[in-house]
Amino acid sequence: MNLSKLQENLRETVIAAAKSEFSIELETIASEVPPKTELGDVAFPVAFELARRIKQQTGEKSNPRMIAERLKAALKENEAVERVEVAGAGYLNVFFHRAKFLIESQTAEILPRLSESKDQSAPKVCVEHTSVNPNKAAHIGHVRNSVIGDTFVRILKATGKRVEVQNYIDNTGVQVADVVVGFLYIENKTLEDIKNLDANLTAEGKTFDYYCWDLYAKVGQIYQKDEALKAKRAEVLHLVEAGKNPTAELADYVATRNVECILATMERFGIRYDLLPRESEILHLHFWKKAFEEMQTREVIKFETEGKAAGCWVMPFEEHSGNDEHEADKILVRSNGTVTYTGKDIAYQMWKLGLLGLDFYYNLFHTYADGKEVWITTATDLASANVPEFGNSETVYNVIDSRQSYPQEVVKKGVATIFPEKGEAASVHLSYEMVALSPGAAEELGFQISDEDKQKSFIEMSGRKGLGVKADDLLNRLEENALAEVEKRHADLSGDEKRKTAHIIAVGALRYFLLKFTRNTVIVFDFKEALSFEGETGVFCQYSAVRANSIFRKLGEQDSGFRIQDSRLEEISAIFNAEDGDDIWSMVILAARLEETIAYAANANEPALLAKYTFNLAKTFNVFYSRHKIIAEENKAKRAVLIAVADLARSSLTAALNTLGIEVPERM
RNA sequence: GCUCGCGUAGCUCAGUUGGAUAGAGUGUUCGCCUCCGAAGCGAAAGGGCGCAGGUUCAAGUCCCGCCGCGAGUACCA
Repeated sequence: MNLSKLQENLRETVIAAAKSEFSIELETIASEVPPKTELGDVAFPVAFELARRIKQQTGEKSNPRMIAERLKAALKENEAVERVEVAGAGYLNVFFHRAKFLIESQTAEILPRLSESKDQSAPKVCVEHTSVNPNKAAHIGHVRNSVIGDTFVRILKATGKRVEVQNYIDNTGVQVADVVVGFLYIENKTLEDIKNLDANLTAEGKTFDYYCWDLYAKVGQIYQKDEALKAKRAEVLHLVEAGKNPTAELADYVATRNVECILATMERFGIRYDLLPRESEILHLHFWKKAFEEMQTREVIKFETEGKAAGCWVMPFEEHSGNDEHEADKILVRSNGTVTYTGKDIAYQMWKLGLLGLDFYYNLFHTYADGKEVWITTATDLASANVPEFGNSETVYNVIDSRQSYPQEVVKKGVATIFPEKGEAASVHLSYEMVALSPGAAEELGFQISDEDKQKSFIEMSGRKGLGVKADDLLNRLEENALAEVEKRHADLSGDEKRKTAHIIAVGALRYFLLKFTRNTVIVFDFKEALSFEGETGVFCQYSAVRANSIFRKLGEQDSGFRIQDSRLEEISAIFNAEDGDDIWSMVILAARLEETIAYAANANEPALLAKYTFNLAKTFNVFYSRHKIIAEENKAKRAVLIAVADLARSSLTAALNTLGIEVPERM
């Protein structure tokens, strides 16, 4: 039996005991992890609640400790429980039978399976993340989005869900149009010129997205003094949206190439997708029209004839009661008849939830090295073979920057208004704060910082200004640093092995760095901190797993024959009851909490919870490792116990790291 | 103005539907590799959780009011 189940059983026992002893029906009760191992493995502060209820019902005051005493007996009946104590003001502290628990951990699967559910009846959810405008290279802020999204996907899969990963491609927006303006009117390039440029860049080992990064910033600068060029933007945007013209073809090339570059960048971080839905198809397949009709039929949208939104179709929201009369009403169709981004987003969200009644066509976009496929939407039926089923998700998670919480609120409320039967809970905005630069970091990147900005604690990154830490640059720097360390420590490894190890370390460092902050914390990027391999880092966690593995490598070379199952229960219990028994046990129980931690992180929509747990697990293992000489232990039973514990710890640590998208190298 | 988020050790951050002596990392000082990997371990110093009230057996966590910082509040995306 795994720990989650055991705790669930104990909670039920307490509820039943409360009923039989005090005739009080509790629906749910809290259980918590005691602050110290000596205080037990699970604690119920239930006596306080019961005391309150008894007072309510009878008016009599009762002592929580006395109440707790009367609940003890029921818990003791569980054979996994060794003893129960009443402590403090009335805590009910439960101690598990340590020896039994450890032996069982050897045979039963107490850690969660990490593979995605293949069961087609398992609930399917959709996670949209990354969604970088395909007009430039990805920067560290985009990586935060992708790493949070990807980790959340892994967490959901570990809880048994089927997950579809979408990366929305806004290939017809102003940002792509801006770069197209740059190519057409600053550089005077044709599509052929751009293709040649692209080929030359590739030959020089450079990438198209980096070129666009600079061009985009240049366009932004020129816009400020050249009105004529700015006027071109609207013209280009219109052509791009309309499609089927040379400008649109050029834009498609630019966007598609950037998508390829961004996918390659994300692949370095271990981040992959199932589907790339594009805005062009949402336009050309008239998703909006269908959504609009639905809204009219259901009368959740109205045409304004007066006021500042005259001539627009708006969706009214009464919740926000601002000073302005209709401040909260959201315009979905402009007075010139075009649809706003939020309008398109509502249609897209409806499709994700299987509520639109229309579908895309699909084409294979890319196949990863191991055969996994990424699909892209198309406007016409290309009769592609073996198209998987997309959309139609029970719940949709959108990983989007918190600055967009207002439009996301509109999308959520909008869909719920149109389909009250589906409700708001089906749309989750997984918001996160931005990654900003410290003034020092911005200067290190070679940017002139205004005096005003120097006073600020952080500076927002800006693609338009070309101000940001590019994802590939940072990862390259991390790989270089890691490689230098690997060279120092393992000169005997081959060049390939060294580079592979350095890569795993670099990815571990960066993913952990982005995950250790909770979502609503602004990360003020600092090179020193991000490049660190010491302290609370992914590298620390990897290192501890590598050391654990090296114990077993050594053991493999020896005859390790003696296993814990061969010892008698009393022998093992004696070890846990000895002076250092508590600290051996604390390693066991912490390693066993992986499953509940994953469930907790999934419920709270917070990957950082798993990151923190993983660090604690690694820290605890390091302490365990330094206190106990495992291989050299002379007492056979104790040695077997230490080995079993180390084995459990490394399995749990490895599984936790994998769920964070962090690999464990062979050596490091 | 309104809405949302945040204010916890020198610095950067955790803190599970309110719970047992407020925790990490980093920085500072000191100690630990003839013994499973020192990207490690141990120790010391360091805050009473922005301010002021309230609810509760119990408040960093909930409520009210202030103060400070940030974001949003487009017929941009």
